[in-house]
Amino acid sequence: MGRAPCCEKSGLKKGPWTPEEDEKLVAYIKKHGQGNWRTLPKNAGLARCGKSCRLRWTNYLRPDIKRGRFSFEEEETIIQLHSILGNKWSAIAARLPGRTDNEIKNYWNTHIRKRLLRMGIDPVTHAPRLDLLDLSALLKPAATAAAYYPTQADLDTLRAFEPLANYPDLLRLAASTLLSSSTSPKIAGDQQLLPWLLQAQMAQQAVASMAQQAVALPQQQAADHHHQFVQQQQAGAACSMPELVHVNPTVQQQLESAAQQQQQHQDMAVACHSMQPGYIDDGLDVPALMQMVQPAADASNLQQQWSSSSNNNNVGSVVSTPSSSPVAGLNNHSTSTATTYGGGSINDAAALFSMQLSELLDVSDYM
DNA sequence: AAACTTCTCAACCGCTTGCAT
DNA sequence: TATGCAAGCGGTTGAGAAGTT
Repeated sequence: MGRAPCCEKSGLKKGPWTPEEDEKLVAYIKKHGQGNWRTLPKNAGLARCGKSCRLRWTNYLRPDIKRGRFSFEEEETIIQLHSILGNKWSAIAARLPGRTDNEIKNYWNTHIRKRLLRMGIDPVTHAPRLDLLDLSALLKPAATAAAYYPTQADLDTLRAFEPLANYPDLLRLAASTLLSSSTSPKIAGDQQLLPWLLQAQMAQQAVASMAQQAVALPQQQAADHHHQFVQQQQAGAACSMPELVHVNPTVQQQLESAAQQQQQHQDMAVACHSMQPGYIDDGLDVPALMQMVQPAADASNLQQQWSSSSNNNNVGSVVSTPSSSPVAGLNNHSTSTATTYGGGSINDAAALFSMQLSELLDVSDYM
């Protein structure tokens, strides 16, 4: 495979294109078509390499290019397609008429990627960041002023969430159910708690990693694994916060509330654990699930809030799949995580929650 | 108003792919 | 099968714009 020599000849111009050059290129292609890019610049009277001409044409001068800001729908489509295709910008661009791969790539890197990070979502995997997910599992034992060691039950709980890995929207919903409560912002906003919060995040990752390994182990080995972990924790890595609870009495209440939510969280885990792949696509009882994870919220109200926030603020959702979306048809052919829920209400709610998640627990600003 | 920082995006670089010979 | 070339792709760069101090 030889490599295309490009712009190696001296005398070929590089850098920004002038209006005159643009004019020459457009005029030539209008008259003769694209033809061979290697010979085009010479024939068109341009001191550019063919590659530079092709790029200028495909990314800027092509008549069917749509200019201006990306619409809300386009943004949603990009996020969904990226969750399926990854950094295949040309493949994404093929499903967004008038947009170039370069433009989409730039927009992703400068806008969407940053926003997903702020929302606590990994822009590569499109899943919630583990370190922000199951905070209540740590808050619960902390509320009893005891050091936290993961028990077999904790690992079982984490195991129960394993199937959710296939359904990132549900994961987001689970995470944000915890964090959308009125307790979390106060906890996160309390500067005194930040060191503990960071410790908790590290412990959380350790537990998650532990659980991941345990899932793959036979029962007895998993028990040994857990025992080993407890020993490590006892050796000095334990995470507790009894003093901080005393410092701020309101936190005690918040922690108790979080512990209650942990129960709801587990209930949902049990429900989701029993789901078989395809179940969701075949007709998940969304209202029932919504009620289970967020009893205080009614789904229609959430949807209304979401519609209103997306219209007024143009904040993007994480996912939402209208049946007419350009991604329709892709889901069945990939191992990806994009999931269609028919009406889309659960997606909307997840997006709403996800926005709250970022506001509630973005500790990166303090690091 | 000036200096500095951050953001945006057009363009480039270098690699891979696909095709012809 | 090996080689050369053109086209395409994704990552990166850097100049200019916008924002901040």
